[in-house]
Amino acid sequence: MSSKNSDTRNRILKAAWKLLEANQGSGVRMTDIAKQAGITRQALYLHFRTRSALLIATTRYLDQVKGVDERLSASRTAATGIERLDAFIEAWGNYIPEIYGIAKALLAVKDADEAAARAWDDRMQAVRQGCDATIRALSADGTLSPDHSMRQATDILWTMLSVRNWEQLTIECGWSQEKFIVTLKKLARRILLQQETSQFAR
Amino acid sequence: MSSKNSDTRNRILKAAWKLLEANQGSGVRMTDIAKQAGITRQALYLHFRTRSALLIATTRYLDQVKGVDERLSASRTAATGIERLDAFIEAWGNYIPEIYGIAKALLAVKDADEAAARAWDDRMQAVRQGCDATIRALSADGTLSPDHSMRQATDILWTMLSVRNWEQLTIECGWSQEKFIVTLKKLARRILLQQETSQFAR
DNA sequence: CCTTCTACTTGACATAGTGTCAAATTAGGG
DNA sequence: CCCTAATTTGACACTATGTCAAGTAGAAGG
Repeated sequence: MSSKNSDTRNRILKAAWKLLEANQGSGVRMTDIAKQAGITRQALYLHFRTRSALLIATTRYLDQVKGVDERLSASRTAATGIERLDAFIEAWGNYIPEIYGIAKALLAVKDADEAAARAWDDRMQAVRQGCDATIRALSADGTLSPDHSMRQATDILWTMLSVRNWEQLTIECGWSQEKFIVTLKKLARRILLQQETSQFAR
Repeated sequence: MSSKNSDTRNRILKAAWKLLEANQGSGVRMTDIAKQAGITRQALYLHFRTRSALLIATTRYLDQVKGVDERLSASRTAATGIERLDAFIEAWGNYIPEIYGIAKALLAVKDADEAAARAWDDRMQAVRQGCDATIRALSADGTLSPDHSMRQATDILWTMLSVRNWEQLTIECGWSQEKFIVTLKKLARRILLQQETSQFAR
């Protein structure tokens, strides 16, 4: 378990990572990953049972190397709910482009592969929990808009911060990463925060 | 061109439509479509060069049968920009579930197939034009928020109304179609319209 | 009635990619 | 020097798309 794990397995994961990143998650075959890792295609199956399993492992590997959990939970130290909202959007929003390649690959197999679907949904549930915690903080501060239930506010924030939305706004609409973050912060505030004039607006 | 087009070709398109709808766009093979249409798999290729071409044709067929263009442009008759915004969200938002199966299938091949990507983007550009026209109407009325350029407002509305967002909110979050429409109308107003208290909110 | 054309069928085959298996090989540790 | 674990090699199964050639059925038309 020691030499097997730490050596070849990691080389494979790094190879997969590199290729998925370079190709934005599409068109990366087992053969390519094997070649990149310096082993034969068949040897991949000594470490991962299926391509999906490899993709899932790569996701976990990246998450671990990049320390998502720490980065996402950093927003917990914010003093106010509003600061927490900003911090969370910044943390997750800036993480998306770093994992876009593998995310795209995982999303592509999600529909056909139950395990991949579960792995993806797991990661997204983690993000959702971050959203939920943020909404709770806003609610605790009394700054959450009364227009939304907490559940609904979480659904909305979670959807605003989806990988697909990031993809559409940056890649399709041409927004810079900077613009994405700044604008999503503004939009989230506008949608989620209580507005001073709620008595007129309604 | 007459008997070929109107008869078998349409049967194929209807078969594809039915299966894609029933299976939510995933796991529908050429064999399945052929069987459903009552012909052999090979005969499909007498009418469509590739699976992608068939998917694209099915999309156009559905769009035509369901009259998207008319439904989307119906919002043009609205008296005010705000009414137009509501009408557009209602028209497109209620169209999405009707085409979800084929949309999902097209999105799945989009990354690997240039033609499919173009076909999808074409359809989405049509939606974008609807968004753009709506934003123009708001701007003309002077009700568009000064916080956004028209370009940016269009980007935002277009992204809010993406098929992926509909998918996430209804299928993942469990929103009813009714709730989706109602809530998106509210969110769009809140984000896009000038707010009475913009002098304080800023 | 016989041809002819067209759409379709039948069966075989190519290709690409994933996943499997068995036997051979290599490298390192005891 | 032997053992063991990891890897290689080469072959094969499977699925799905796409292609091709020869055959057939049926309608149109002389």
